[in-house]
Amino acid sequence: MTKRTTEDWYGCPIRYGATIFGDNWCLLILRDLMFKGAKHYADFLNAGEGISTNILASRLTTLEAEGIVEKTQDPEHGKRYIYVLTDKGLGLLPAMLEIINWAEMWDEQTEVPTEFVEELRKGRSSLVKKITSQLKSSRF
Amino acid sequence: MTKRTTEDWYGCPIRYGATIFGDNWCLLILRDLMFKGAKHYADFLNAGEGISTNILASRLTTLEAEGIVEKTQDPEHGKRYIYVLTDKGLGLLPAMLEIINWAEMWDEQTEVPTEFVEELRKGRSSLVKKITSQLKSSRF
DNA sequence: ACGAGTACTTGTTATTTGCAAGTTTTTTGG
DNA sequence: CCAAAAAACTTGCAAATAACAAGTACTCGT
Repeated sequence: MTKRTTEDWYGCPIRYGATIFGDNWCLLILRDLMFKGAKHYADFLNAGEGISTNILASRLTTLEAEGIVEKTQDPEHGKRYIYVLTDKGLGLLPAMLEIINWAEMWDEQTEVPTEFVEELRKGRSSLVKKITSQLKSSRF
Repeated sequence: MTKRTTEDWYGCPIRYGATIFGDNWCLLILRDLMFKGAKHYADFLNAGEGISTNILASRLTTLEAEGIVEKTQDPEHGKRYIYVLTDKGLGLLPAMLEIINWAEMWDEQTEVPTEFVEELRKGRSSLVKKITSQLKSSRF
């Protein structure tokens, strides 16, 4: 997460994308949101990646500020919030899937369920639609 | 660029992908390699992003170590090196294109040539092939 | 032979991260 | 109804990383 002066900030899509994608923790938070059903602060904290609580808080703040996640109160529980992907956040799904595909191809250690890989390679767009609608429905 | 202990390193594709994608500067270096015809150290240094020379050197080292770029001597110039994407590096092109597409959709400031966007949306795979073959031929 | 070009390295300061502990509400269990 | 656990943070501090500035070591063109 590099700070940037207003000067030469605008115009480049990759530079813009790097605001989110160019950060290790943002990527892992997005993964948890997209593929692991994470909703609460504690879900991200205990995702097994060892993120510090102050870093998590700051990342959630920037993701919210960028309009990628939305924070709402949990109706079932007063002092609990639910984090969900906005439409803009869901728009990052194709990029995430491409990273998964790449890692699966080039990293020996990577383990992706074969049915997932097959579905991904058979047709990206239908998988995107499927996951998107699942996530949208869960945000009721 | 977070250091990681061997413990829980393996398995997750996003965690692996974050090694590269989860870093602002790596992303911008990849952009320059893929879309700006950057080849030499100075090309990255003067790309207008204000990367420090020590950071650039360290990133090129990791990208090389990860097998994403290859460093060879420039035949036309003794003390000059050429950096080119390996096949593994080229494999990241689809993910980069998805980021471009996303930024173009959600960031007002982003400016991508309309013909590029059209080509991208008409058919990803043919654009991937086109750029890939261009980059491969230039590495002779 | 000299200055400009190329790819760095080294040092020093500023910023960010990681770790540990503490705070504030809210729910749950007896 | 009261105490303890849960949930989502905040704060403080040491350690790691990044940014800035300068210097080095070859090389090429003139």
